[in-house]
Amino acid sequence: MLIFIEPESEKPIYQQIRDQIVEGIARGELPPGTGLPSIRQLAADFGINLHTVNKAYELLEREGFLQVRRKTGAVVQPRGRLAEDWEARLRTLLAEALAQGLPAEEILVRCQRVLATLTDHEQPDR
Amino acid sequence: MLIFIEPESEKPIYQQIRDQIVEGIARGELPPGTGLPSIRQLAADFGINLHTVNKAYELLEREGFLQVRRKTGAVVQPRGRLAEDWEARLRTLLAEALAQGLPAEEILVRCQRVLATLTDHEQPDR
DNA sequence: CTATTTGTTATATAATAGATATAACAAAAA
DNA sequence: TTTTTGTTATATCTATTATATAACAAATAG
Repeated sequence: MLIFIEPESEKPIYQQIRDQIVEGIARGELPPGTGLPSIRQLAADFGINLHTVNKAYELLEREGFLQVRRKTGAVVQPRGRLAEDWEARLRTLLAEALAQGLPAEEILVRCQRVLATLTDHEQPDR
Repeated sequence: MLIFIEPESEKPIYQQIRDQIVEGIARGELPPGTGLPSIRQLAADFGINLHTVNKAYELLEREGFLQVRRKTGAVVQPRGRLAEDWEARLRTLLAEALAQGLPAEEILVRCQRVLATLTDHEQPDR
């Protein structure tokens, strides 16, 4: 699984790493039990600081996606709980599309399309 | 239409204002042509600084939701273009739910539910 | 057991973002 | 003409983001 970093993006680097790992888990490319590179390894690969990667891993651990251990490295966790504010964030995002005039049906189709591309090449669930 | 500010939220105040106005437009509570309070008025109402409200209005104007005029105040615009990165943001959000184990069908139902609450009390389009 | 890798913690620094506080200017409406 | 309003300009403060080192302690590999 490849991760791309855009240093000039307005989105923080640690957030870019977090988002792409979450998407990797969603796509099934990183099933539970998968080991991730050490923070020093990732930092060296990207040419960024160790603490930036650490921040991404910490966030992923707080969200329940990862468990970070001493020498084994980070391991993808089986299942977590959806963040409490997830639906509020969904609401804000969908409202933006509605406010720009997209019909609800069109928005739903886009959600379906995005979900399809995410679940495309993988077994959906256990 | 009421706006609530949480000063202690991790979400920036100007973003809170922006999000709630966008939701107001989506719900049809702020149809095109609606005038919004002046930035000084809003700032006074919330007990916050003028520039914080100004930042929210500037953002809404860049996004095509508002047109800010000299003395008339801000006016809700008819229709804009959906932000280019909207679908990428949707993708990130849906991936998070998938990665936490929510089945795609369940996610779609939630999207439908949220859209329903947003289009509930209003005429959908035009 | 020993050496080494790793996550963790601790400082320090710099740049940017978020928010506030004033002040002044110019346009536009009353 | 007066007043309100958006705009612009500084200045200050805090928090966030990112980097740079350094050191420590746990855990694995040899």
